[in-house]
Amino acid sequence: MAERGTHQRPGRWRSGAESRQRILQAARELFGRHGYGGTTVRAIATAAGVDPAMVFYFFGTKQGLLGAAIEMSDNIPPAIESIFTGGLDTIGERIVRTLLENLEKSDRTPLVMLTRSAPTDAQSEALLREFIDREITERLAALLGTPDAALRAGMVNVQILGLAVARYIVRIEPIASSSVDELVARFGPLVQHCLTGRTEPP
Amino acid sequence: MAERGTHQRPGRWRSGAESRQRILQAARELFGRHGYGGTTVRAIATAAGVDPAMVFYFFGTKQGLLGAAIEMSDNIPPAIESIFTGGLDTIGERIVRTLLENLEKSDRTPLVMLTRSAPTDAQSEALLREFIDREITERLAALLGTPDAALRAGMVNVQILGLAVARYIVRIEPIASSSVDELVARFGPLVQHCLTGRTEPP
DNA sequence: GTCTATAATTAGATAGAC
DNA sequence: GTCTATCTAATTATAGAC
Repeated sequence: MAERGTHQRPGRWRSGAESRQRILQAARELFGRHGYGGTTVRAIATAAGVDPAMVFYFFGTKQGLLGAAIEMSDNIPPAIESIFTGGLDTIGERIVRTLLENLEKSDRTPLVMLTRSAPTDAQSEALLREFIDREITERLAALLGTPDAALRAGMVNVQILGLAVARYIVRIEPIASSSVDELVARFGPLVQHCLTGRTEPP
Repeated sequence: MAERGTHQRPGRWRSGAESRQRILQAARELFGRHGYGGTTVRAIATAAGVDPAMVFYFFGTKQGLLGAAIEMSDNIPPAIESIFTGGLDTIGERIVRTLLENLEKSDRTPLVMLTRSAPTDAQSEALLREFIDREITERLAALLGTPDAALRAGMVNVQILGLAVARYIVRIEPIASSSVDELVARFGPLVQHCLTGRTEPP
């Protein structure tokens, strides 16, 4: 963690790790707010209070920084874990609530960073696709076990991406300003139906 | 069209309007594929087979070109019109089918262009928000007339954005490679439920 | 209308002093 | 580790010849 105070003592271990952390923090903030293409290394350095050269010293390239920023936001995995803790019959509500509460906390979640970056950055697009495949589609499909499990999981992904984009990126009303509880009440059952609901006969 | 190069070499009249059209066509293609921030004026000019300076001659600025590219893709309004032609009890399927068939045709629809551009370009974000508010939310809400009409319309917007992003931008499987019919069968009833379905009692 | 040339700015990235 | 200085390349945009 980032204590050791604000001591600036070159003699002591003025561990560059602190600068590294500040850079990562600023990067997550700006990548989350303006996307990869809309964020400059210089802006990140300024926000972190360090020199632009340090960014390259620590992370090599801008893409390297993005990669580190995503992996360092490691409070997401536990959140995802909690989704799968509990009965299948209430998983819809847990998915929506977990998603919204996490996005609410900050824009620094990998999901927002990548969703903002994917449209103009091919590598971000690939990272987001892999993230969703690995963390959501596969786990949901395994949980269901039905023949159409993958498609049902895909429908959930549509809800997740749609909510993230509508509420946090494009900010469409009234989705953007509804309360989390209101959205959970609306989308929880919807997601539940995607996973365990009956498909109408053609 | 309404062109006659005054007294220019009629060896092969490249009436300015033709260049203008070629630029718009290339702009829609590239904005749709890489977003506003990911597309350069030079790339558009090259794709259109004209000089970069012509782009500015016709459209002033890059943003001006984006605006023109969006308004010129005017095969969308009729499609939206067709959604509202028909009964309210089958509108869900019409929304999904119209959306997918239009996106299927090409990446040049305003929805894809703006959805790709919004995350890194503030002005595109505003354009997309206004487009959705005006063309979808307002019209759907007016059609419903219920107290929670706006929220129901918002849920449909989540479906629309989620589908567009999952299928055409991030290309998540199996949503990306499912047939239009399959998706209509899955999401049609879902959208219908968003609009006219019963909300569960708490 | 079309193109050449270029201005003005900005980006990512590197070298090297301290 | 940190910063100054800079290189290189690409960008939007303009002026002006033909």
